[in-house]
Amino acid sequence: MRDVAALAKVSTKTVSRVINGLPGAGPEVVDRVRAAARTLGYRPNLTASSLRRSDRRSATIGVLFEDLSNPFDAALLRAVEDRARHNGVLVLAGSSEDDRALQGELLVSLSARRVDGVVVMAAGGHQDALQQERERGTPMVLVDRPPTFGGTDCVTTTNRDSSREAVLQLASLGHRDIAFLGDRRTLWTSQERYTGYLEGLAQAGLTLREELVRTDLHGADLAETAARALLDLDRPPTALFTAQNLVTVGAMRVLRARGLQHRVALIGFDDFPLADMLEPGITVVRQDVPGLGRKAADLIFARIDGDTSPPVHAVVPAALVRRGSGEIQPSGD
Amino acid sequence: MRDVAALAKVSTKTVSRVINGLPGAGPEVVDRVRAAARTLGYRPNLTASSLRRSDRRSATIGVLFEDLSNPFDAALLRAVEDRARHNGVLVLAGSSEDDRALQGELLVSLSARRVDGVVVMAAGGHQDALQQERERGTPMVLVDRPPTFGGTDCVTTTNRDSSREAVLQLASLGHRDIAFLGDRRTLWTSQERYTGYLEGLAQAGLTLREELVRTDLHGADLAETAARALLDLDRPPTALFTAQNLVTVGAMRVLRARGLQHRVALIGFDDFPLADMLEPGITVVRQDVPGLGRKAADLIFARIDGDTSPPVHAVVPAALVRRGSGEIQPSGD
DNA sequence: TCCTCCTACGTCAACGTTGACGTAACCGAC
DNA sequence: GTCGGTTACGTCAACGTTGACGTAGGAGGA
Repeated sequence: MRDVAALAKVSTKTVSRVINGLPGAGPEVVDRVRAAARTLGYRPNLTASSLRRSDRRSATIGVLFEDLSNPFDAALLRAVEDRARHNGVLVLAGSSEDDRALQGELLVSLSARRVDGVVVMAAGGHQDALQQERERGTPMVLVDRPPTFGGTDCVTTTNRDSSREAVLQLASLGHRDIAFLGDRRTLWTSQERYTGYLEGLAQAGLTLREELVRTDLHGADLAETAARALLDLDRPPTALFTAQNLVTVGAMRVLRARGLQHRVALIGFDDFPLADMLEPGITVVRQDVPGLGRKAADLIFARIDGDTSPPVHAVVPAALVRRGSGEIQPSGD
Repeated sequence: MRDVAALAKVSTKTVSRVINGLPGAGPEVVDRVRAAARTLGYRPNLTASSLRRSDRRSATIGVLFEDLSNPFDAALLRAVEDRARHNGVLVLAGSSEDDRALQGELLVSLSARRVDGVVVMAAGGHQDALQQERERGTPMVLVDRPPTFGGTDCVTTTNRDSSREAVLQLASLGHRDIAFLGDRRTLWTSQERYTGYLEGLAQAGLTLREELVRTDLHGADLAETAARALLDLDRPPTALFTAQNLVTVGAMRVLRARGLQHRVALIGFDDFPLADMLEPGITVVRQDVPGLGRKAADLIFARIDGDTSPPVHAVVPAALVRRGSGEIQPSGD
């Protein structure tokens, strides 16, 4: 910057004015400065700028999801990033692997870089680190899972309602033995979907068979094992409700391996690519992932811009997408 | 920091020493400073630190891919991020949408934040912006596509060799009419895969039928249209080589819609989730995506650490994964 | 005893930028 | 001609941190 000022024969302050498009610089000087900046390949230093500026903005937000390689997380990130770009903001992204310690460390790293706000998919268990960061004044929005502390915005899906709807759909076809296969119980989404499952059973007048409930299935492998065990029961389920996308894939694998994909009904929570190309197509509860991301981004940018209205819990509706696997009727035997 | 110093009754310089674990601070003072920092919830300001430090490191790298919601890009990002985390480095991520102007803007944004280096999936066409940034001294690694300028590391897949192998596999089953469906011709990967296709045909002693080559299929929709047109030919292809994952999906859709999925052979470049669950399973050339990401990260961190050895073009081998669709023999008619 | 060396601090300036404020030149109005 | 106002600059200090260097006090050796 000093070099630019020297070359244009003005003060650094004037260079600053020209770069930021502030008034107080004559047209001829503006041209000289622009030319000098171009000649020298000058790039303003945003970190120095935000250090000195009064608003202290870094034009950067942090995004902490569970696993950026998961399609759900990736789509969410993309939606947030698009909104951020529109605001001239860049995104620092990290995977917390659902590990509280790791999430805490990443949060400190983001904080040290003075991000303007963070969008977080909270790791299961205590949210002390999140709460602490929040109380330090960092704008924060939780996605997919709500905070266990107050004063913080969040965006979630209609986990419970959509799960209930899925179970009712199965019940309406005559299924009486509907299994539940869920992810880690510490996850709020798992709990909600399970609650929806229970509500669906109750509303359909069905009684819960405890042995048809399998939880803590983190990953497709555990889901496969659980699905096999369920089908080996004396009175196996005639329908499966799989409450997470990897669980759905695991269950699907087992059904196909046993040639049951046309006999046992299946509804999964969370859509996935090619679900429509399978035989039968997989009926799923589809979350509006870009919608979730956009809403989260809108909230965080509003807070960053000083919105002090009461915290919001936005709920984005999910929809049942019928493709075949959820429309299978119970078989006679 | 001043507050911490005041509370611990030391100078800010001593606080700096304690925070950075430098020698020159007595044990008692260290404890006092640590306690004060905890009490006040002090967080060091990394941007101010990197402004003043001699090495000028921001402990942040930039990652510019085409579309972070694409599974390929997402997996790549995740691999880079893992390596970065190991080095205490955070990742600024952006989607360039294969748009040179957008990529240039993002590059300037990253540069303004003084990232230590960038990992870029170059947008098609001229790479002026990339070259310019590189010449400014920014460490840079290109992934998936090589630079059109010198002095820069890159990491790619065995596009040509693996494509040739795929075509030879089809030819060895007796296919003589093998179609090529490719992404935008401006993309280096598309060109390489096409070259591999040509080499495969030549090596198998087959002559190229121009009308079996369809390119510039960006997205599944265009691929569907092209696939339909191919199958409508008087002498339609008996095998398809689809040179990108979305193209593969589009072609698959058409084959299924026409009930040809067991009659027309298909090999796709790039694996995708559930390719094994389809009927038939889809034979693909699988890239080692985490391997690509790890290699790219290793290169960028080596350069950041001052490695000045000659530029490297690392090639990560891809493998043909046989699942059924690529093993279909030409039908009699 | 005196000098040297080391340890444990402190002081100062600077990184690149901008807010606050100063000033010189010029314009228009009375 | 004088005064108030405006425009187009410049000067200075400060953002939070750390490199360079200074200094006081104690340990150790001749």
